[in-house]
Amino acid sequence: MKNIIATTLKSALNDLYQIDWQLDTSIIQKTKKEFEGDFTLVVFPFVKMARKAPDAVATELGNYFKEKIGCEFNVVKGFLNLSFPDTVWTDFLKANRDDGNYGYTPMPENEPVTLIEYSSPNTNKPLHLGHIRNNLLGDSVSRILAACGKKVVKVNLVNDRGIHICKSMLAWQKFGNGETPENSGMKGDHLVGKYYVEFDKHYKAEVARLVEGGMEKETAEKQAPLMKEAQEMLRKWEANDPEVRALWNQMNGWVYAGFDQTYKQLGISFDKIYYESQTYLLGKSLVDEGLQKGAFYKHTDGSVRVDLRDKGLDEKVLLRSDGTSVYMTQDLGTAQLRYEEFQPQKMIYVVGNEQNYHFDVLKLVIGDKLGKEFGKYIYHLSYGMVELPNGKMKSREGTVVDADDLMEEMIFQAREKTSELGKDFAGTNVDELYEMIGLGALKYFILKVDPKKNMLFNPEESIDFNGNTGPFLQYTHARIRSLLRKAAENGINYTEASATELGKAEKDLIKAIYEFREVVLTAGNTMSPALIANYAFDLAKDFNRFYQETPIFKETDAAKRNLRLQISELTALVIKNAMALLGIRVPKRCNQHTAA
RNA sequence: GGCCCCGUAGCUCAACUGAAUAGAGCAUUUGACUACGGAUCAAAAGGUUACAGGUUUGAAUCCUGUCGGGGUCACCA
Repeated sequence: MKNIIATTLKSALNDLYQIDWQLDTSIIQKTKKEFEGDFTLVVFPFVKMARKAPDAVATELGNYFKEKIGCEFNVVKGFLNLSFPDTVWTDFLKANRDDGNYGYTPMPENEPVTLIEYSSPNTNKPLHLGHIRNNLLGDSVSRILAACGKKVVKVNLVNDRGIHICKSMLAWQKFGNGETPENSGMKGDHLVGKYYVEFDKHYKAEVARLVEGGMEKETAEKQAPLMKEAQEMLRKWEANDPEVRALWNQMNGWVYAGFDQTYKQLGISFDKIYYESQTYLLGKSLVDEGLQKGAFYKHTDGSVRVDLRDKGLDEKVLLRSDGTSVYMTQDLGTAQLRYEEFQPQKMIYVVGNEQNYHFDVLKLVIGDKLGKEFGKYIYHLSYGMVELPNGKMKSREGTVVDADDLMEEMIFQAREKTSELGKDFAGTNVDELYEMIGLGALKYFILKVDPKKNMLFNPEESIDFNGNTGPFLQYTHARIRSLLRKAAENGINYTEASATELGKAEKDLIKAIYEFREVVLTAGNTMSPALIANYAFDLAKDFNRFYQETPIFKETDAAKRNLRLQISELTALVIKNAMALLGIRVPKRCNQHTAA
């Protein structure tokens, strides 16, 4: 529809004012509710070239449109509002029944892949609330891109090596007394996390003792025996010490089993998992390459660095003086490996905004310093922190909200809230239902916020069945399905399209559906789950208004009733698809309503 | 201190690309309805878009400065 308007506008501008205008549907917007019309054109951009007053231009254009495509129009202060006949909208409805793919044409076979990395956990502690935002964003963006016909490869980069891992290993070795997930009943990632905390506890105590003995705090932090031991362990690890490697394998195995469980419950998956232990060597060779090219240099202390001061950044260490690799070394290797493997045209990294600087450096080092073409394909999808009502949550300050605990709590709340409302469920798999609602609430609440911004997660508000929440959308969907089922039970046939006049709420709803699909079409570029969530909510609200206007079963005109049922059906489908893009499941049928 | 991000109603968030009177939800107040899932609907109230300049026919949006919040500036990841 917008395309028709745009092409007509192009010829209008050419015929009336001899303006050569580049086709662009973005200047066509839906008319605001307080004005009469379906679509609005802002004519200001053409006023200067046409050398006429805005309203005159708008009126002339309006007449042109009326003549060419037979739509009505009105002009308000330089805005041209176009109104289309009802049949345009009923035709749209007819054309899109059962259409779940938003009208996308799939990309050709040789389409280059879009690679997206998300989750990226460390193997020294369980996942927390921050990872949840990361995972949900990555998962949803992959779904959106895939829905837009892109070839998506979802990857996870497990940070399975480094000093932090050694800390957990060392603490387990020293204080663990042979505790395992099997003999303790503890989830593997939680068990390893426990020893990471344990290390920190003992380490701090050591530092305190040294400081008491008269040592400077800074030197004490470096000289503490535990820290030295951990560093020694890392060197042994890189030197392939069999004992250290065996312990490392064992403990990482526990963690992976734990992560798998968390991912499964969260409903996310990956096509490929990379381990930093397998890419850091490639990274080191890239550092060598850069050294030979003269892009990097060896500092007097033996470390290898890159100087980015000409780009407005600082010096950055790429290799420690003892020759071991740092975070950046690994990321260089990983990027190279991925590029070789998939030749992606885009590499999306879903990583928190505290690493904005890191990715600026990464892009520059790969693109400018090493001169690799894939430097420009790197895109950092940065997101803000998640806070809780009763304070901040930062992984280093110990007030971490564990991902598993949070999910359990959400599911529990779903149960509480539902029984509070006096609902009775006749279905057998209520547990699955509570899980859908609880996780739906969590996912929706986090995804509806612009990723860039820090956000506040309020569990209680998220699980409300009213307002801009996942459960509200799930409910609306279920209610429509139920309505359609009821109609079918009563033998009301609503499969035939029928021409009839549209009421305001009906037209608004169809327009909302149309608008929503337009948004999804652009979502592949904007990669914004938030946009989809908010539009889906508007749609659900429009449905309620529509539903309230004329109760469907009171409608005696059969054609009208058919039409209303069709609109309902398409609305349900669109809501379901929107939720699918957010990775949220919708129950088909929630419950039987009790008489009381 | 340098660099980056954010600041919108009491609270949580929108505003896709610069466009009409800045929109929702929650909370508050008032009213309506029961053939279908009321977990609803209608309405009221709530704003100098942190502040000051600038660009523009038009600014929450772009530019400059100030203030406030967060992040980052590790041989941590």
